[in-house]
Amino acid sequence: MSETLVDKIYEYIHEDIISLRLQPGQRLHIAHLAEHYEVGPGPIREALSRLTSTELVTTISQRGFRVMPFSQIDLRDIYQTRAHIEAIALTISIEKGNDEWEADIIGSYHRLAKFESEHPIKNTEDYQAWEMRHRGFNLALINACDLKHLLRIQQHLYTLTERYRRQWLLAGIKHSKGLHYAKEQKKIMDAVLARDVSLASKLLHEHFKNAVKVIELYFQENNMFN
Amino acid sequence: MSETLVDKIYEYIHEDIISLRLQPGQRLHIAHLAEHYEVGPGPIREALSRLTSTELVTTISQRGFRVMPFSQIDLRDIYQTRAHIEAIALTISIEKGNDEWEADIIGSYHRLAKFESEHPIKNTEDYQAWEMRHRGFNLALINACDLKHLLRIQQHLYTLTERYRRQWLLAGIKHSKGLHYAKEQKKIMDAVLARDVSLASKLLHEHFKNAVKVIELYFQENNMFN
DNA sequence: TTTAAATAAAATATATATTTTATTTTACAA
DNA sequence: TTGTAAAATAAAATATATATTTTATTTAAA
Repeated sequence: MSETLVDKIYEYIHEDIISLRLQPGQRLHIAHLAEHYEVGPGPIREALSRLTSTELVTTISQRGFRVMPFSQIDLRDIYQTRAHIEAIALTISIEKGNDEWEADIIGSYHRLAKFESEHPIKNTEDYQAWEMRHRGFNLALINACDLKHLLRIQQHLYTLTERYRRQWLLAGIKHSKGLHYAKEQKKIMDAVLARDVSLASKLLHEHFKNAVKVIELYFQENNMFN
Repeated sequence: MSETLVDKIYEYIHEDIISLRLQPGQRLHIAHLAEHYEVGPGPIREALSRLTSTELVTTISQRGFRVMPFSQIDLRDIYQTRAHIEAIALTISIEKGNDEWEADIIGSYHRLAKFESEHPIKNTEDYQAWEMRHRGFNLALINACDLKHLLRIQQHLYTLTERYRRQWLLAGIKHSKGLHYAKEQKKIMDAVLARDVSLASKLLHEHFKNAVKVIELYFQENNMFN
């Protein structure tokens, strides 16, 4: 019921990092943040310390904290790891999934696809709304996997890819003629619902490989890696 | 160079939990720990807060921290997840591994097997020494996997299984007539060095299934689950 | 220019105040 | 009595303000 101050600050900063309001690589001065969030330095420090174990924040002893910078190596590593882990989760999910699970997949796909076709992403709010549906569909696919640690790891990795995706999508608005993203998702969904493990797994890996390729290209062209 | 107080306290408490000096389920009073480690409450709180994200400590807002209790569900979940993740890491490692990697595997296996044959584990120090070699061999197998996030996740899960293994091994001393553990490891090593991915993977899964079985049995018989 | 000292800025730790939760005591009713 | 609820007290967690330590920056000397 009564959340702790540290918990709130943690959530605020987490959200600020994911949303890129706090820029990758940026220093996180405790005194500044304390003033900004109107709390003492203690809770700020503790929240940052916890964020460190999510890899959204780095720290060097006695030299303070900073937002984890963008990195080409991390981008590849995270997406590849995610591909492997999600393939397992998906395999288990397909084995165990029931009608309820199928319905959730179809429902969340619909939510995502309809949104994409009706709302070109023109600003942060649009992105936020899209991202919610994107995560929802992604989770629905693997949600029948009963290994809670595996799902937790997947969610963590998903979160780590979010900043890259957001940067790419929001900056790429000008070029893009709407997302054709859901087409790939549709294929994956169909394979999953047909309980075709190896096809679903293959499509998933391809999907991630494509994601890395386009994001990487954008980041390189715009010198976004540090 | 200059480690922070929080870092030291974090290491101390981590070590105390893994070694079972701090018992599963036990409450972690900040004032007591502060007195024990001779520091203020701040660093204690921050260290506990960080340990929370490793799942070695749980917390409820305004009600303090406690050592994560033993749980049958977790035991299974962690080992199963570990099996899947280690199978992937092993697959990649076998693909990428070079001579150096092979040598490390053989070396660390020798270190483990020799120790097991010469040192029956009779006390905590023996266990500590064995555990080091056990982790060393385990890591050597997958160390040619170049996905650093995957390895980090694996190390994390390995750490989560350590308390269960230690409790089981140390309490089981009376029954056991030395470890015949290394026999299973030998088979896995041979499959790995023969670059037989599917056999290695299969043996790994079996190995973990056996581990869960014996540990689970011991915990049930002795009512060690909470 | 380079090096050393002095100053400033920032991180980190502490002691203590505040808030929340747990326990005990007291009052009242069955 | 015996049980229940309210009040009082104690204990513990959490937050703050501030002191200390460490690192970064500037100034002065060689």
